[in-house]
Amino acid sequence: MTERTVKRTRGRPRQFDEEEAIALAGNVFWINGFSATSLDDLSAAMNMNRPSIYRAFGDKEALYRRALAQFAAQMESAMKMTLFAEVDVHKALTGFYREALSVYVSGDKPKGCLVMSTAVSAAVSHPEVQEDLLAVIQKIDRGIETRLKEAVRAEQLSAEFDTAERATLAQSILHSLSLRARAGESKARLNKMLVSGVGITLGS
Amino acid sequence: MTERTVKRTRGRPRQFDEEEAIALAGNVFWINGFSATSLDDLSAAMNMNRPSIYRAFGDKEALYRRALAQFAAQMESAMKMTLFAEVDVHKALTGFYREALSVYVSGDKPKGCLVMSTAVSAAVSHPEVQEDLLAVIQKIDRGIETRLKEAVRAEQLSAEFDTAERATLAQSILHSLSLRARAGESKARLNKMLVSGVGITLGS
DNA sequence: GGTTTTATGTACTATTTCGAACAATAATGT
DNA sequence: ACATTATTGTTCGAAATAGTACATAAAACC
Repeated sequence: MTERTVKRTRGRPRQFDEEEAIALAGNVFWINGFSATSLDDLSAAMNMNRPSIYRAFGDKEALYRRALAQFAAQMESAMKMTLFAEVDVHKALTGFYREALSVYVSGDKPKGCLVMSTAVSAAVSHPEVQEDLLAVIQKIDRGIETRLKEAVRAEQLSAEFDTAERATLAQSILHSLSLRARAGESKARLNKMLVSGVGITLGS
Repeated sequence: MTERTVKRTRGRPRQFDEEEAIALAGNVFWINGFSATSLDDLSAAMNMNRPSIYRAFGDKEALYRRALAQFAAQMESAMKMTLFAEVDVHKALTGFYREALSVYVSGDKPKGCLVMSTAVSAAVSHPEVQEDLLAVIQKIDRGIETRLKEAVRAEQLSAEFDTAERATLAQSILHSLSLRARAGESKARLNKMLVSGVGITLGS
């Protein structure tokens, strides 16, 4: 995972790392959203000129979807990590929210979740983006539900606990945290919301 | 309220109704979002040519904010209507969600809430839009909380019921309904979510 | 060393988009 | 009737943007 020197490809080597370039592009999309980001913006941020971007990633929408996918993969990985890092559901869910929120308010200006904040806007006029968005939402639903089921099995939650319903609710709180972070609510307010969200979700 | 013939203004009369023009503009913004909507799109939808739009509303951002404000005013009005139309909180909150959801999934393609779906994306790079968004969120918080307090007073909810916390939660569900509607989730799924959302919010 | 392959960088074109200038139009006020 | 005022509609220009063509560069393959 350190170097990519093995199995050199034929022609001139790329001067950029693909994942890194996507991450740089993602940062711009994260701030401006999909439509408000121009290829010149991307070109500047990625240290690549436009023809190279086209060659490597296709058009703007394809690149944007790569950025969404990368972000989603990171979030999914973080979700699994945090949710299963604690044996206690309460702690696990809290850790998950905290991790998410820390991403939402990272940087100088809170930007929420890349997917939830920018893909929504593009979703109606860009069907594939809508599909990506829906897929992410459903994956998170399943991820949380899996953890809740585990807690039911461990008898931390009652057998009557509706895991599907509560997983949906848990994600609602996530959506709202992202939205409110981007809207500029204070971190204190968001943290309060997080704490009460855990309690209510798990049925206090 | 029928005619505006009284107190005629001086010059050539406008060929458009201001509120109606804003509503037409809002529909375009609702579909495409702020940045992806061009003034030509607006010009076509509003039946006004660009110079008239500039004269009447200023630039694109000013018009967008008018559209946000109009939509928010309608939602706020609907919120107050539905929340206080029923004496039972449970029914009231259900009615409120139903009304909101009916707007979110109206039209041939579900578009969610105009404010939550499109202002988010623009919020980071357009501070005034961010302020508008935050103001709407806080107004909804207060609106719901007022209704919950009323229910506590009417002893439909216990005196220990944390109205602020629950109002926030209630809006989370609203955010999620909007987001999921725009992401393309089925109406059946959204309705299920709505019903369980009411129950959990009011502490089932 | 020469060929092939892939990537880079400059330059160009077409289109979109914004914004404003300016003449024409339709009302009121005197 | 004539001036005044506000709106409309045509037209223009400048800038931004997307996308491509083409020459150059750097590697592997033989």
